This record gives sequence, structure tokens and C-alpha cells, in this order.
Amino acid sequence: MTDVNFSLSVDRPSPARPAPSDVPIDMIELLFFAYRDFTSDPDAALAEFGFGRAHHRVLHFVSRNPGLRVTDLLAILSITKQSLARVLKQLVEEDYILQEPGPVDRRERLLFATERGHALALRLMRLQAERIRSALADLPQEGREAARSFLYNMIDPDQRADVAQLIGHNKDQAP
Amino acid sequence: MTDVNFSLSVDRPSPARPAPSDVPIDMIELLFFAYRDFTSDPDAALAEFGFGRAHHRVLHFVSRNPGLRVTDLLAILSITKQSLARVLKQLVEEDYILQEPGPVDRRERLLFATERGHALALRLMRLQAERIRSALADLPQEGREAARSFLYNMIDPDQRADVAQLIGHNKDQAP
DNA sequence: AAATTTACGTCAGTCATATTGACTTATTTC
DNA sequence: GAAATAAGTCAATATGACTGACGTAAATTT
Repeated sequence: MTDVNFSLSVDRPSPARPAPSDVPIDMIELLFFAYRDFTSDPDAALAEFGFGRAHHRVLHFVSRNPGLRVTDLLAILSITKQSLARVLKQLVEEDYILQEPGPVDRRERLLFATERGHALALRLMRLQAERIRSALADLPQEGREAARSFLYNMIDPDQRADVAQLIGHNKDQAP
Repeated sequence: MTDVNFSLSVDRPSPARPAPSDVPIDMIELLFFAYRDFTSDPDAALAEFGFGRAHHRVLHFVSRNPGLRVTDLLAILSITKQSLARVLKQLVEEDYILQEPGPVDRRERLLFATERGHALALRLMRLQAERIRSALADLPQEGREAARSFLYNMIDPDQRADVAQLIGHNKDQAP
């Protein structure tokens, strides 16, 4: 933490802007802080391996969706092929992911997590799961469903069906 | 979109991992997708100005908290002083933010958004607000509160009080 | 059978965001 | 006066992303 000193607690004479009443600023900021801390646990663990957040995302979706194609992964992550290249290459070289030609279409290089890969993916997942579990703990069942719906509805409408199908491996539910 | 082709719709013979039943994988993935799309609107707008996501975060919190100190901003963003430097400098040079010596402690350089700065911050906020509003639209009042609590509880426990105070400008509420 | 499209990989160059570590200046506090 | 704090700055580096162009193999279309 070298030079970063924490203090916060802003009591300054802040006249704070009129804040248009139709803007849910609190939700905007909460989403920022929630995501900031949500990613902090795996980021710390990944540093041990010399990996970054990009490796995590790739590994996660491959682990969850064995046989994923490169093209699918690009669509999921909303990045370009070139951005994926180095990260994927590293994961393959270090034996977290392996590629196999598609049995029906041999142009495809289907992606699978190795045992090592699954193990790391699971470890990272547990870190995030723990945070989520405790965040949902106080909520009644309807509250949990509401939180889930909220997140789902934050996704671009034209992407929702794909996402629903993708995560449908685990639990089923549309909106 | 150069080379990224969308298709998705993963129907492959995915044996999918046993998926430890105690891990809320759907929520992990939904949070990823929700945040991915949440940031996409302002990112597109910022590109017009030659700014990036980092500029947005700085401008937002300064606009919302006039008189913020550099140290506070570092704590809020969880970045280092060096990472902030260039972004802040650009925003000051292009007249979105101005710095003033603290009236009581003259070592401090308090940060304020200029008119331009407030205008841009508001424009970006409205983009995100619109997405949030429509995501909350179907939910009953308790559901909205649940979504809010969920996000709040995702924050590191020792940071919650600070965050609550920070966003308390607008709406009040602790957990 | 030839032409086109698709899936994937790769080269080269660039940019934005972030990091660490060290050092300076001004100012306040002890 | 010494020590601590707030902020700025320098240099070097890593990571994640981008654009644009090109190559290869395989599948699909015509």
C-alpha cells in the first residue's frame, strides 16, 4: 500500500450538487463499490500465479462451459480476438486450459479446463461465492430473487437470452 | 467490431462440471454481465472526449463531493496516487476539475468540478441512471430495497460506513 | 470443382490504466 | 526544530485492451 493512505470520512463543507431527483445516484455508486470489492478477492489470489483479471474471466467461463469455442468466448467477454490471444495462450501453456479440434467441425478449437484449471477456477469462485452468500444472507427469499432480477435486467436486452442460456447450466430462470 | 462475430448460443455437448451446490454461480456471472453493460454506455460517450473509464470515476466522485481531497479520492477508488496523477491532470488542464488550496490546511488541494465538469458528469450519470431505472422498474418497492441492500452488503464490511456516508449526500440509509 | 465464408491464429503497432519505488516541496503538528 | 502529512513528480514497468492486416485450414455455397 506504499503511499495510499486511507482516511476517507468526508465531512468537508460540501455543498453537493442539487442532484436531479430522478437519478438513482446511490445505486450507481453502490454498483461501483460492490464490483470494486467483488473483484478484489480473486485479484489478490491471482497475483500469486502471475495472472490477472483477464485470465480469471477466461478460465471461469471455460471451466463452466467445457467445449466452448473461441468465438463464443469472445462474445461472452465482449473483447476482440487479439485481446484474448495472449491470455489464452498463457493459460494453455501453463496447463490450465487445453484445446481440442471440434469433432464435427475441425476448424474449431474447443476449449476445456484441465484439472488444474478446474481447481483454480473453483478456488476463485469460492472466494466470490462467500462474499455473495453473506450479502444475500439477511435477505428474504423474495429479496434474493429481486437482487437477481435487478442484475439480470441490467444486461442489454438483446443479450439477455444468451446470458440466460449460458448461466442456465446451473439454475434455471429467465427474467 | 472488426473481427468479433457474435453467435453465442452454446448448445455444445457440455458435460458441465458438477458445480458445487453451495456456490451461487449464477449471481457471480450475472454480476459480471451486469457490470460489463453498466459501464458500456458511459465508455462510449467518454470516447468522444478522449477520456476513459478512469476519468469518469474521478469526475463523478469530485462532482458529487465538491471539495474532496486527493487522499480521499485515492481511498474511494482504491488506486495509487501515481495512477490518479495523469488522469486528474488531464481533467484539470481541460477545465473539468479545478483545485484549490484548503482554507484551513493549505497543504491540501481540494477538488471541485467546474461547470463543464458537472455537465459531463451529469450526462454520464443519466446514461447509467436510465439503465438502472429500467432494471428496477418491474420490481416492487421491497425488491428495490433488496437490490440496494445486496449491493451494499457486497462491500467490504470495514468500508461500508465510509461508503454509506459518502453516498448519504443523496439518500439516507445504512444497511 | 471453384469460390466464398468461417474459425482460428498471428504479426505489428498503439493506447489506457494501473503498478512500484524514490524523491521533492510545502505545511502542519509535536 | 524535528517529524509527520498532503500532494506532486520522475522513471520504469505490467496488463489489458485496441486497430488493421494477413495466413491457413476447413466447411459451405454456388
